[in-house]
Amino acid sequence: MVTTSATSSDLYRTDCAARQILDRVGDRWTVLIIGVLSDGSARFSQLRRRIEGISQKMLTQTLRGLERDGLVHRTVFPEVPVRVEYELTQMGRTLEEPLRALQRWALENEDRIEEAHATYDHRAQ
Amino acid sequence: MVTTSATSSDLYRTDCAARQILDRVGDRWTVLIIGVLSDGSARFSQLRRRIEGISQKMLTQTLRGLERDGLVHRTVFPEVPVRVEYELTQMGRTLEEPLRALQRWALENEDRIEEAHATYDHRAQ
DNA sequence: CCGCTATGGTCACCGTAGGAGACCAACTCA
DNA sequence: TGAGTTGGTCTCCTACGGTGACCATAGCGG
Repeated sequence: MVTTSATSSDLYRTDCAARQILDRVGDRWTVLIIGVLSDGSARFSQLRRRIEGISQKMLTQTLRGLERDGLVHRTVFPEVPVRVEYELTQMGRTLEEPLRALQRWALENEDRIEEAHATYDHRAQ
Repeated sequence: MVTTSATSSDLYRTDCAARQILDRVGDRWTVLIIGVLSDGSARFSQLRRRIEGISQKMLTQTLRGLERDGLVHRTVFPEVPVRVEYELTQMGRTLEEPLRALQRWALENEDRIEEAHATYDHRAQ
């Protein structure tokens, strides 16, 4: 059980700040972006190329959100063409481990879940 | 034969099964539902009442998905009115820890993130 | 000099995922 | 008779996210 006795924060209530945070960090793109940035800083276009399927809009939007959350730092180099580097902040780095655990779980249980799907779909058909 | 060997296990490719799984388990409602079910089995209406803000549609839909993934077991008791119990499967229980870590992170960093927001919004205004 | 490329965006458009609320079956109890 | 309970489904309709066009700047090829 997840007890939140110390604070009055109840994750299951809509007014809980932590619940909104959970939405953000559990977001599909956030997980992948933090994953890439774990290997070190990256440029906008590197992220876009690495994360297959992300639209430019969502990449911009998600990075802005992460910057606002204080999880990612954005540095603009006024060269031509302009270069922009993104890197995890210290707080961002504390998120690496939980997200990595989730990724590990996904990779480890990939097969078992596909099996479950097969069973379920077979029974239901 | 569809092999999901090491080659296709690149989370950053759209065809990676684990990436879809990550989408599912990182989902806002999934995290909360698994959280509640960590305390033991629960009925449909108990879940709905506990997780403030979830629509009946999304609760049904998410539970069906979790059942299909083999993470949640659904038992129907043919009483009147019908009673339906949901509980974590063994595989579902292995997901508790990673998700709990994420929840812990959210609760622990709640304040620092709100601070970051204030700073960001103040600078940008 | 013209056009093409690259970078890091923004903007308008549009389809779909998700929220709100009505409705349902079957039975109980006042 | 009619209201209540339980676990849904169905029909809207809005808002989020994907697609593609466009922008400034400048280097480089022809």
